[in-house]
Amino acid sequence: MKSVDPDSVRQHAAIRRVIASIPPGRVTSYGEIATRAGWPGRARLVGRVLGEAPAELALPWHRVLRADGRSAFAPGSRGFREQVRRLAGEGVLVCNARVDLALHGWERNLDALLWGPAPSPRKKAATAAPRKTRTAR
DNA sequence: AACCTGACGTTGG
DNA sequence: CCCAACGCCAGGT
Repeated sequence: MKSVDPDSVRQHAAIRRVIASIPPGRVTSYGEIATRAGWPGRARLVGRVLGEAPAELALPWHRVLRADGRSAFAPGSRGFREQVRRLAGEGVLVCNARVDLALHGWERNLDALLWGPAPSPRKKAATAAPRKTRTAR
C-alpha cells in the first residue's frame, strides 16, 4: 500500500474546506484558496485537489477561477459551459470568457472598488463598447 | 532518474 | 496581447 503523508492529507482537507466556504454568487482564484488554506503559492495543488475531489462532496468548483478571472477550462469545452451555466445561476456573469473579479471576487475587492478596477482597466466606460468577441483562439 | 503534463501564478520582454 | 521563464506540487511514462 502507498504510505500517505499525513501532512498532505491535512493540506487537501484544508483546501476542500476553503472551497466549500466560498459564498454563492462569489468567486475566487486557485491562488487565493491556497493562501487561505495556509499554503500560499500552492495554486496548482488546489487544482489537483479539486479535480480529485469526489462528487459526493458537492464542492462549489464552479466558483473557482484563474487569477485573471477566466475559467480553467478551455472555452467551449464541457466543463467551461457547465461552469458558466452554474455561475449564471448565481448571478455571476461571464463576459468575454471572463468574470470581473473586482466585482464578484470573494473579499479583496474593496481596494479594487475604491482604487478602481485592477485587471483590465476598461479605458472608458463600456458605453456599449462592442469589444470584439475574440473568436475562440 | 530524467522528462512531460496539468482545473495555476507572477514577472518581464 | 502573446510568449517565455520560473516557481510550485503530484503523477504518469
